[in-house]
Amino acid sequence: MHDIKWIRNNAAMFDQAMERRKLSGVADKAIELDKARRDHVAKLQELQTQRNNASKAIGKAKASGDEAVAQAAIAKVADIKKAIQQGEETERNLTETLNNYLAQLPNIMSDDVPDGADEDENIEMHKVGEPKIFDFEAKQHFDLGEALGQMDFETAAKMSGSRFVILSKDLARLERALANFMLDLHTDEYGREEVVVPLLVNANALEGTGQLPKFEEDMFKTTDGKYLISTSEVSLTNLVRETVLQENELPKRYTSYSNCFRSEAGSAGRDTRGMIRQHQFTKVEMVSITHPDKSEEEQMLMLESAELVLKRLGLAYRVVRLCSGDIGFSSKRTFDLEVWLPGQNMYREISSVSTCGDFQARRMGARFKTSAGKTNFVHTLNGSGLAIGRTMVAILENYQTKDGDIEIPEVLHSYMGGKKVIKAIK
RNA sequence: GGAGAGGUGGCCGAGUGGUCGAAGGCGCACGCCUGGAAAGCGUGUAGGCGGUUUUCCCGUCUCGUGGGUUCGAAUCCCAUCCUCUCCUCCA
Repeated sequence: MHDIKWIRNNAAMFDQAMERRKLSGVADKAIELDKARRDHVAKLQELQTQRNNASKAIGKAKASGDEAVAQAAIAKVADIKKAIQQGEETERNLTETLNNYLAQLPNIMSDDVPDGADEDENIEMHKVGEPKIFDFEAKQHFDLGEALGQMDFETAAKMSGSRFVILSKDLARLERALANFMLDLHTDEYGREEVVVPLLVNANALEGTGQLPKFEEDMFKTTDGKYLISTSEVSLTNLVRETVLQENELPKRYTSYSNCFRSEAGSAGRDTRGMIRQHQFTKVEMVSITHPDKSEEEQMLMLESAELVLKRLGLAYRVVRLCSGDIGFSSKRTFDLEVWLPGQNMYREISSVSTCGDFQARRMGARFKTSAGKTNFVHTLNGSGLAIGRTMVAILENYQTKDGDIEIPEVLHSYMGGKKVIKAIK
């Protein structure tokens, strides 16, 4: 949520920023709504002043037993009452209109976000590792998983429909191994606090992080008005909702392993096969709450952690800087990690590391108190570290053998009970 | 799910229609006292919005949240959220 005061004072700059998001005339519109509201509030307050003064006089008159004076005064202010009631309702409407307008405006992007229409214009920062070359034709993960008899889309479809999967045996354990491996890395080596979060949240929480009001169709909603989280970024970031932290409590670094639920409303037909795009998946998420001066370096630290997961797993990947056309609603700047998938013969997104500046903090009322005693909004960051399903896809495709075995990356051996390879069925 | 109780400032807690944004206490800040500290004494101590263009002042709103009644609401009414107790159910 943007600060209307700031928009008022920096209209041109704000418009420029929104232009990059393909929105025009935003500042004028916001200022117009704000002006209408403020003009109205000024009038309303004038009426309230009259009423308050009159009421005080009535109180005094009654206290001194001067009933006649009191009655006269009451008669005099009676008609102000109606005007105030109407005025209050109008104020509510004007405020709501302004807030609704502001709530659907995306964050201002950082200057270093490149212009671009879509993901094709993202900028590659660096590559790590070489895409694996096989002396046989690399299979896609779903062929490998189904051949192992440990990845079952058909049975899942019977009970849940499309975009669900059932993992069993070694692949089920691999899910757990990956989660543990990632959580251990983030907690033990980076000091992030592990959290188990609610998967069902109310609309306020989602408005705080920016999934609402614009992207309701992406969410699953329960009959009692709650929503399944699309990422535990929502729950983790909302940990500091409506709080005032002490400056020395910053940064707060959280990590969580959770299920995520997405309706994938806009992606019918995309990635219909396999585990790449599911209605339900798991993810280890990182969220940081920082001092405004520290969010830049925090994003680099978060990126480093996510990269380290891929490095330890021996997976080739590249880091891209998202362009203006691909960056998310709440983000100021996003780096995506794309892992190499031999079966698909391309890089696919496996993590996204974003800084939101104070955008989410404003929406949530997440603040901190400076040593000088001032309260100020914190900065929030989030990043996947990593999406488990897609990591499994990457392992299957990168560690497949000609016979259809899956070698298990060394760092996972201990998490897999010493198992080093998942053998194909002969 | 049923019955009841309750949500007041950083914290505790008083306040059932009239100068209540709110007694008192704790905490905190400053000052006095002290060799220094504690104790004691004194003073001060919420936030949002708008105006003023400011280290001052004015208005307004805020006693879980949202409505309503009233000239006037922390106080009355309705709705809603949350917390606690008992019962029921349950992993």
